[in-house]
Amino acid sequence: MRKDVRSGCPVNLSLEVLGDRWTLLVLRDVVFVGARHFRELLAGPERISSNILADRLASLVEHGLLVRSGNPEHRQKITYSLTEAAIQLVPLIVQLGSWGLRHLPVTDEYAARMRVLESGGPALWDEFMDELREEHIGPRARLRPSAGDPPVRSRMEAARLEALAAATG
Amino acid sequence: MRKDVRSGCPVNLSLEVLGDRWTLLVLRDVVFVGARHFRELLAGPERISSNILADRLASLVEHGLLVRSGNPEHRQKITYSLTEAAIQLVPLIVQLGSWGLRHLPVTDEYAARMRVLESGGPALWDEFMDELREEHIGPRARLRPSAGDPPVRSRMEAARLEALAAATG
DNA sequence: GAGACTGGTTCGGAAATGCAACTTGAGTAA
DNA sequence: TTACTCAAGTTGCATTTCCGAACCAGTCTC
Repeated sequence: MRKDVRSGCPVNLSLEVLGDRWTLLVLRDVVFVGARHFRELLAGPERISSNILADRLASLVEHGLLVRSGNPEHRQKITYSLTEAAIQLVPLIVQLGSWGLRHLPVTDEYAARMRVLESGGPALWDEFMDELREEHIGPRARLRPSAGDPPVRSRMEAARLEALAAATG
Repeated sequence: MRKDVRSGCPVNLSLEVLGDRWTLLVLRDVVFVGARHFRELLAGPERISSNILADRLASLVEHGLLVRSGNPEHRQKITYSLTEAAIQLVPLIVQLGSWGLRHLPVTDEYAARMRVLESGGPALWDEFMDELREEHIGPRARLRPSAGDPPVRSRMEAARLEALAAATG
């Protein structure tokens, strides 16, 4: 974990927080897959190792992108929640995925999920961000009322399963 | 330079190309500052060291984000040009900067530059991308005719100098 | 031919990565 | 209460990558 700031440029400062191979993948799993616990995050498709995951979670908490909370019923169960700052990374993660979709050899299964967000445009991202606020911060944290459509994450998951079925069958 | 692919997820694949502390900074200098030569890139505010820069330039060329070309008049002068794939990273870099602007302690001077792009919205990014196509790929590469306004980069630079003057007094 | 300017290399230490095994503490079933 | 499982990490160690400083080999300029 480095401490020194190399310059006051916004791009640089963001990279000092997010610029490595794992940090944004951890956030992707929290945001897109709904992973909230250590073991869930460990099970992501890239097989992050537990020491790296522990390190990144600590860094994300330290930088104010995640909040770590225990559960009084189940004392060894830790839950990680997104903060507003992390939720505001949704457009960035979508851009990252969208660019990958256009320029890199993406697998169909994962492509389907990203295409839902891409085709929905910024309006859908806003709705998704509001769903995340409700889920991670509290029902009062929404900026606008829900339209009543199925949650964005479930639409992404449906698209993923459809692509998976098409590939298998 | 790693070869193995960890998963076919678009976010992961993008991170395998862009996910480190320097790659996007190099692109930022080419895109926002107009740096096209080794020594220009070396002079960026984060003081990248020459071996890292050489390594990242090679990686960017290998991944098809930059093109390296010599100059017949000045044999030791090498010019790096953006490809279409790299130009399509403009929205991503803007998102990165915009998020930094909102959540990190950005310096006024650099903030001014980013605010121009942020407040112009996607329409301005498109115009900027077209200017980059003209500059790096060729005049024919524009998707739409220029509106005749001053180039986006010069507007950013003007805002930066203004902020710098305000700070100095 | 001296000096400066070009795009880099080379070297060695420091830091990050990553695999595997281990740990601690809590819940759970017999 | 003993044994089993699961949750959230640690620890140890080898490998890989990063990166600052110094250096270098060709132009080009005077």
